[in-house]
Amino acid sequence: MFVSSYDGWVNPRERRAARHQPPKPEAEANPRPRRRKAPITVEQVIDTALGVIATEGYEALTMRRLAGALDTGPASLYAHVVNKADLDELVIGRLCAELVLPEPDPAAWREQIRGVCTQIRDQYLKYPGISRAALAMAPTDLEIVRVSEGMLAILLAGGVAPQAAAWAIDALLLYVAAYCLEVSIMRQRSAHDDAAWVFDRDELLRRFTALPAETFPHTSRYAAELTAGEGHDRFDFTLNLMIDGLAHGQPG
Amino acid sequence: MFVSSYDGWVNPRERRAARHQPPKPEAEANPRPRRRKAPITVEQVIDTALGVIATEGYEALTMRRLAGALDTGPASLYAHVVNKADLDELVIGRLCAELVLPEPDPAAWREQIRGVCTQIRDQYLKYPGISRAALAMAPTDLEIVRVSEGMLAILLAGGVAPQAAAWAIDALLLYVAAYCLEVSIMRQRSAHDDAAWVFDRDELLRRFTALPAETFPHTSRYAAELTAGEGHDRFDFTLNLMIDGLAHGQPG
DNA sequence: TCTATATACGAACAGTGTTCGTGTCAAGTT
DNA sequence: AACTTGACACGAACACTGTTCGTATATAGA
Repeated sequence: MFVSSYDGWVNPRERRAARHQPPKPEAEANPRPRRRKAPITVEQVIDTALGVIATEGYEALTMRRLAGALDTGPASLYAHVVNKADLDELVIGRLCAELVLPEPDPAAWREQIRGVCTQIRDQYLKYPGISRAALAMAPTDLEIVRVSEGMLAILLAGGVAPQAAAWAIDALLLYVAAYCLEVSIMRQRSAHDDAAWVFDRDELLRRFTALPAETFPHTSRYAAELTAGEGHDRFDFTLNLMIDGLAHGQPG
Repeated sequence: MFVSSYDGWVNPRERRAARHQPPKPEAEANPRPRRRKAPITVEQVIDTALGVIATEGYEALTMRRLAGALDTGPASLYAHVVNKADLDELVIGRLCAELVLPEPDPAAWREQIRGVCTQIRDQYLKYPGISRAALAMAPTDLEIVRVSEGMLAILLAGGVAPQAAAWAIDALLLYVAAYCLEVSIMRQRSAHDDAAWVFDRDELLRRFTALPAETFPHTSRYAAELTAGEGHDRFDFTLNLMIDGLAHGQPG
């Protein structure tokens, strides 16, 4: 059986399957670096994809635009990537690979888990809209498992029960992705959308206070609270809510 | 100024703007029911859109398919709807309108808020994938404000501080939408996707236990916990986590 | 040198949201 | 009763999207 000379697999389907398998113990990588003058690499594809997302947002990451950024046509990408979904998977994997996971410290598990979530948030927001892709991701990509493993280690070290820890990781990752998706949508709208679809906080506050007090008493009364939250106050609040809930459930 | 004869606005843009304004006190509806034999109504559009989503999923809700279900062309829809985003807004509004909000009972606020979230979850899952649209929604649609008002009333009656209540509502709605999106994606994949992208729990468990214990010790050790959760156990867990956190923060 | 083969890529297909222009038909006015 | 009016319906088209097919190319091994 013939084996390609830059990485160990012939077509991108096999490459994708390999990414989800446990890593082979005998890892002999890149036997000979390149074959032609400028062959497009998967790494190159991921890099430019992340560049497109960082500058134009995830919605702008189309196969054609990505191919254009690589000075080629869209068909060329399919030699390196199975799918658009596969490309998303690769991009999220790269993003997860850049997260640094701390050595678990039982005394500081709250700060540590908060720190990991904050890292994920900042990474998601650095690439606006990418959390949409993260929400649709299968949890078997090795880099994602690595993050999950790191979070699990922190919570277990903190004395959280295994079942609670496992479910809490799921809840945290889900919330962080949803929060970042909302923030990205808001920012994108306020950036390049024409009026009537953009609502900044002042506009929202004005609308809530203008609601009829008979049918919406609490909304108009507490409009300030509903629209409050500088920066990531809402994010911090929710994380503390969940982490405190975890700590309270355990005698740790 | 001329006024159309079936509802009070000329074009769908004005209709959309009116939906986000506080309701006019003098509401005189449908002066004369219909003008032509079978004119398409906005209500009709929303109904068939929900039908399409319920049977084929949100991804199948395209303007052309919706137009086809109404026996017309896609251009005809734009007389009733500004946008695809506007259609999504209308659909979510209808969905929210069907939620029943309980009279706040200070003694039972936990069960009440849990009940509302469960209703939203079931409504989202009844229309698979629609939570994707809900995540991108502006919070000024009157039906959404109505739900938010109802949840706020429950939490305030339960003695939760206004700021905590406001942020908790946001967190809960965000989590419910994200959870339902994930569940919908999973179900859709296991329904009509070919292999290699579908992961049921057994497959997941097998993969997690097969991971090398040196690099993924906790994941392989607690694979059962990571993949556990019959029905909506994960959902219930997270809701309890947040609600308990709210209750603990307040001396109620 | 010659063949084998993985890669590159132009062209095309089916699908999407959206707009333009035109035709149609009921209501209000003369 | 004839006429204007203006909202609606709708065919056709545009600019996109992801994806595939077939072919050309240039290198690795014989």
